[in-house]
This record gives sequence, C-alpha cells and structure tokens, in this order.
Amino acid sequence: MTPCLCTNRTTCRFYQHLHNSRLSETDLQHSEDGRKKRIYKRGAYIFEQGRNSTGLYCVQSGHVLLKHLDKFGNETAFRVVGPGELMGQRSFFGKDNHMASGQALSRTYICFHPKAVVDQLLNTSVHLARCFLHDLARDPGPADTLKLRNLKLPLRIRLIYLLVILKEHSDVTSHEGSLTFNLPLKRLDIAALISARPESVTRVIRDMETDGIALFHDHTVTVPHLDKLLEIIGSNLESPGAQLAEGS
Amino acid sequence: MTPCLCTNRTTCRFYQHLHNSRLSETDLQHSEDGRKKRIYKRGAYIFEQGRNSTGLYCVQSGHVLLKHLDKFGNETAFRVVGPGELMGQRSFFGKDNHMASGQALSRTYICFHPKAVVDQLLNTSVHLARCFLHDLARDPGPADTLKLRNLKLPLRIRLIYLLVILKEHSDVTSHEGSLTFNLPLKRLDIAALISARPESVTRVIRDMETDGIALFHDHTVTVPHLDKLLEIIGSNLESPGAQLAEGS
DNA sequence: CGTACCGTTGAGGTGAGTCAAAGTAAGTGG
DNA sequence: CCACTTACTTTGACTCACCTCAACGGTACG
Repeated sequence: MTPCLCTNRTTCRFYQHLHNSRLSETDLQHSEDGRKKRIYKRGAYIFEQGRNSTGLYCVQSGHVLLKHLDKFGNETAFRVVGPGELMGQRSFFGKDNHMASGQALSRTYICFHPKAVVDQLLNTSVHLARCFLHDLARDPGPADTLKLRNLKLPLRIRLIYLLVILKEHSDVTSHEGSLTFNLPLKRLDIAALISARPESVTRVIRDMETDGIALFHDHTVTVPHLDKLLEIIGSNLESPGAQLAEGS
Repeated sequence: MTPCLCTNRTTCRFYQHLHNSRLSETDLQHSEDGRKKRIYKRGAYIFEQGRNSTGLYCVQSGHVLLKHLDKFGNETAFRVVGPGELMGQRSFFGKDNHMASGQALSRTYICFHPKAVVDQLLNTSVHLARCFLHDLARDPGPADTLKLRNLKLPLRIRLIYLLVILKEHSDVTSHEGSLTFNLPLKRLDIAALISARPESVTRVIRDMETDGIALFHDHTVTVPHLDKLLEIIGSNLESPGAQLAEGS
C-alpha cells in the first residue's frame, strides 16, 4: 500500500484538522480506514454540479478547476484548487447539491472522505466543527472573486491578480528575484476565471510579454521581477481611512 | 424592556439556531442577557473593514450594504443584508479582521451578540456549531457575486439579477402578477453592486421603464410581469441580440 | 437663497467582445 | 513514424456596450 499524502499533516488540511482536534486513536483510525484514494485524468470530473454531496475531497496532487453553470447555460470558472486543499465543503456542510463542478486540469490524485465518516467525527468533537467553520469563513474564494471579476479593473490587472492568487497554490521556484511556476490552465480557462474571452487573454499575455512583465511558455509562467508585478497592482495607493460613525 | 425582534424565532436566524440546538435554559438566558440592541442612522457604519471582529450582528429592521475597499481605493459593494439575516460571520469564525464594511442604507436596528457569549454557547453545543457551518456553507453571497459581476452579461441582465436577489430579502406586495418592493439603494450603490457606473444605471433603468419591464419610483420598484423579467434573463444566452422590445 | 448632493442627459472615446480565418499543438489509428 | 482528425491558440478587422467627462435639473436643508 502506497503511503497517502493525506496522512501528512503538512500537506493535507483535513489531516491537520483531525490532529488539532484531540480525537481519540480509534477515531483517527476510523478516518484512516474510511478515506479513499482516487485518480482522475485531465478533463475528468471529480464531482458534478447538481449531484448530491457524498463527502469531502482533498487534493493530493494536481489541480482542479471549479466551474459554475447557471440555469441559463453560462459557464463561469471561479477557482483553482491545488494540492493540500479541500473541495466540496460548501455543499457538504450546506447539505445541498454541488453548486459547481470540479474538473481535473491535469492528472489529479484525490483523497476522498465519505460523508458517514466525517459526520461521525464531527459529532464527537466541537473543536473539529470549529476548525471547519474557521476554514470556511477564511475561504478566500469570495474575496478573490471580487478582484478577478471587477469590471472597473482592466483585463491586465485582473490577469495579474489571477497569477498572484495561483502562485500561492503552486510550487514556485525562485531565482534572484525572478520566479517560475506551473500554470495548468488553457486560454479558455484563464478567460473564464477573469471573465474574459480567450482571444483577449492571448492579446493581454502578448502585451505583457513585450513589456517584460511576465513570460508565458508551455504552461509555465516566469515573472522576472515580482516587485514590478505587484507594483502594477498595488502602486501603494492604499488609504483605508474612513470615518467612524458609531450609532447608539 | 422593549421586546427585541431577535427573540422571535421566525425573524432572527441567530435565535433559530439557538432554539434548534437544545441548549439549556441557563444558556439561553445567557445569550438573552448578552445581546445588545443598537440603532444606526442612514449612512452610519455598523462595522468597518480592517477592524477586529467583536461578535455577530443580526439585522432586525432596515438594510445594510456590505462594501469592500481594495488597495486601489476602489469600493465594491457585494451584498445587501436585510431583516433577520446575520452579518459578520465570516470574520467572526475566521478570527480575522473584517474584510468588508457594513453601512446602514436606512435607519437600522441591530441585535449584537458579543464574542464571549457566542463562543461559550458554541463550546457547549456541537449542534450549534453545525448550524453555523450549515449557514455559512449555504451563504448565497459567492454565487450571487458570480451573477452580478459576470462581464459576459450585459448591464441590464445584471440589474435584473440584482432585483431578483433583493426581492428575496424584501417585503414584497404582489397584486395580480405584478409586484412591488422597496429598494433602499442610491444609484451609486446599485452601480457598485453590479460593477457599473451610476450614469449607466440611470440609462438602463430608463430603458427598462420605456420597455415596461420594471418601474423605479422613489426607492420603490414595481415589476408588472415577473414572468417577463425572468424570461429576459433566460433569453439572453441563446440569441445575443434578443431584445423583447425596441428602445425608440 | 445659496450650498450640497443626487440624478439625469448628451457627446465622445475606448477596451474588450465578435467574427472569421489561419497557424499550431495534441491525439488517434494504421 | 506518418497521415489524419480534433482541439487549442493566435492574429486582424470591425463593432459596440459601457465608461468618461461635463453640464444641467431637481430636492433637501441650513
């Protein structure tokens, strides 16, 4: 039996939670026995919108794109899930059907925790429930969406935001200020994430390359100067000042 | 002591949770004693982005606009919270600073539940924790954002989506297929919610009125035929140029 | 009767979408 | 390994929905 990455507390959120929750040995063993390892090819769906939630998914390796299809046929990608992250929490805890589909962007190894197992663990530990609450509350998804889909921001800025977000979930090799990481997305996927069209993505990427801001080659991004990239976004225009108006 | 709406389980989410969680009488009393009633004038901030979370806010009456300020100084509204709804859960459970500010759109009555009280209750009941988990997971905010900020959708469609969403949280009086409800938003607020400019909002509203789709008058919206409204959303994807009525 | 804010209207500009077509990579089967 | 099909990417010309800027009208309030 090959060791499952999911038993490594540094790489798996689920496992971290379990070990922070002072569960008994039998409970821990129970979760170990319950989990299932699954492998998906590129393009395969790990779960599909509209289906029942059957448990929690933990990504061991690979990347998963979450897409939402509204009732009128519009497909909108809103997130990329990378190694160590959990998926399907929202529908699991909301006791609802999946509100999105998860599609493997590359060969993806998943550790699946069935509903029955997770439910039982939750009921034995308030602390575990609070861990999940904490996780769900800190989900950067909603905040990211505000950045990536802000019409007021030009396309180039939204793309840079996307790079910054994806960088956090990728293996980054840095070398003298420049950094390189894998971008397992097609033009169409990128477009869907920043609410644009693939042709426009191509054009923005071309322009960024001629400007020397970032280089896109064979699903790999190279940023010569991260500072330069962040400067374009941030431009230290920050001033959170607002008056305090306390009611009584 | 004036009766707090927050003790009415049909109007307050927080109270619903407490009563579904089989808490002891002393615990219930504890929460009653702990909560604080607060009143805010129009324009006042109930909580501010960047500050520490100090507890949970339950809206009794009035409406609150949630806004996010990014590093550029761009203000983005992303939600309207109405009576009976909770606010500040994300930062409370995430143990993080508020990621948004909550501003009263009209005179607003808030029931505030301090951190200490909520924390203690949470620790005594796994069920309560799961209620909040369930709530947070079902938060329609992220899904709504996808609709309201989808660049592929024309402004008119986004505005209609907004109306449909707001309708759910308002007192709607319907009469023979037509319905009327309160819209406590200024043009600038509407613009911020659908990622547009106030001038554009004015124009779209004007066009919708000439088309007889919806009437905006003095912060009140009247929709003559809801079917017609929903139909427009649906017909959008199939044929790009499918307007039901011409504008001139 | 100003002052201030909000809402409306018009003229003009542009970023990004659309459409169409060619170029390139990736799979498939013999 | 090569033909063949299929999927993805790039490019250019054109168009348009919305933004920007600027001026004006309404309403509330001191």
